[in-house]
Amino acid sequence: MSSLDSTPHAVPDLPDSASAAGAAAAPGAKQIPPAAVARLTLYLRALNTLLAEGVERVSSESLAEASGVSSSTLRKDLSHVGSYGTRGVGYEVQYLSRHIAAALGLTHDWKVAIVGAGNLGKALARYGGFESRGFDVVAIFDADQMVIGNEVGWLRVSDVADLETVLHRTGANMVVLALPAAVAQDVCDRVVAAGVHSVLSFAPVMLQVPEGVNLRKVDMATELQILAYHAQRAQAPEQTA
Amino acid sequence: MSSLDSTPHAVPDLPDSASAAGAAAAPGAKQIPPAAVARLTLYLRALNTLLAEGVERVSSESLAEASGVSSSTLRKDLSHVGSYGTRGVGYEVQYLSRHIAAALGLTHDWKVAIVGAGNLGKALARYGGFESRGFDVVAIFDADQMVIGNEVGWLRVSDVADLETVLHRTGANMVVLALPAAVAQDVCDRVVAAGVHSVLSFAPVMLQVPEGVNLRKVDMATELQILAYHAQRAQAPEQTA
DNA sequence: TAGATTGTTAATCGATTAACAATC
DNA sequence: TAGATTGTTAATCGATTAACAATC
Repeated sequence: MSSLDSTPHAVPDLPDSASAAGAAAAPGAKQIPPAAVARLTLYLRALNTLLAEGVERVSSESLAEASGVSSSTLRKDLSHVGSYGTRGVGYEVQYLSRHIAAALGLTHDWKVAIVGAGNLGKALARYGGFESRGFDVVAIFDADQMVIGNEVGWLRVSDVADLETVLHRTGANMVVLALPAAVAQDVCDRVVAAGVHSVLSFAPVMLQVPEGVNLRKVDMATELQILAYHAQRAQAPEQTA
Repeated sequence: MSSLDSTPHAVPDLPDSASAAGAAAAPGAKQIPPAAVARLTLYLRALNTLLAEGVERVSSESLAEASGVSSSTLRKDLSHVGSYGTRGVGYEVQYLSRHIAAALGLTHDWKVAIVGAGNLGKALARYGGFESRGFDVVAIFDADQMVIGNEVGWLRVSDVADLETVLHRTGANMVVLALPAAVAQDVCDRVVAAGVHSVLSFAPVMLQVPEGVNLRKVDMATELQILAYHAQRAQAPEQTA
């Protein structure tokens, strides 16, 4: 009941046609608009589901439907990645999947460390969706002596005091912050100082990071608040007049 | 180590000046652009932090900085809510906080049920950030007989077979799906049929919902994939010529 | 009054959509 | 060839920013 993931397919290896993948990941590659990047992950998920079902070919129309976007948006997004379809025919599922994965940088070795072994940290550490998409969880930290040393999934909880040492030893290049807001900035500073440039934070605070550090935030209460706004709007007309 | 929340202040009561709050939540109130709604939650968080620190007044400039946006964007966003500042002076923290909360619909009674008592479901059920922002977790469900009846926070895990009954009895008006992708659509359909119109899903699948149902999605692996894209771009120039 | 800061306007920018020429 | 579907263009739409008049 705890795994959120149904797509059995992991991040595929590089495409057999070397040229295209090289182009997608090359430094000179034009950048993809943020909104398109977010949707490319949806297409990738849908493609990998199709792959698992044995589907070999798909049209922009049906891939768009499976991803919840318009076919126009889908084709526009794919045009940022390259030109991997066949007019009159559609896209080869595996081929397109590999090229999107390459464009997103998923052919790298991503090693993720989680800071905070509370409920959320543990949930993330055990979450199958990371491993299955090519993200290796290599360490988990906590500050609580009662928690340090405990088993979480395949890992043992490290002391956050050893953060720098363990990050280096494990080669972690991404960090997920699943800790109280009060200590998030402090830990974030140390993570950045230790040379990690990609941080995903679940702490409900504005973190300051230096230029060149990629920070993304997920705030679960915020999501409920946004839902509340729409729900209230939907209900209002019934309640009055 | 498990709480993510540092803002001690809950959703405030309605403003003492009745007119404004009424206007904000009124059916005729013009709708707020989606991007602005998302940011309003940030402002609210920042304001409540200021409130806890005893700060009484704030300028658009410093509230914007605390929220990580430009003051131009902030003032534009606030203009959708109303006109609650004083030129030459700034905003009264508590007053503005209450009006934003009202505009977001946070003065409603939001009762949240969580489906899935795996790691993530348990983490969410115990997550202090919900309660502190006015969301009451009233039920948690699972399908596993080994898990049903277990204590999670203040609650006991209910059998998902009793979903409809328990949703009605508890008066839940929001549901969080923290369950495997394979069963998400089925449970979602039942939730919607039971009359719940606001759903937050952590399952990595495209859910189909009828018109009028508010669905939001959080996919944690997606967030890492987006980070990967930016990290790869940042690294690429170093790696080649 | 003079200084400060809001609320709003107009200009810029980016994202989405519709339509269709290219081409399998 | 005829039918189908991509990749791209141009038009629309929405979001962000800069600037400033209103006003405390």
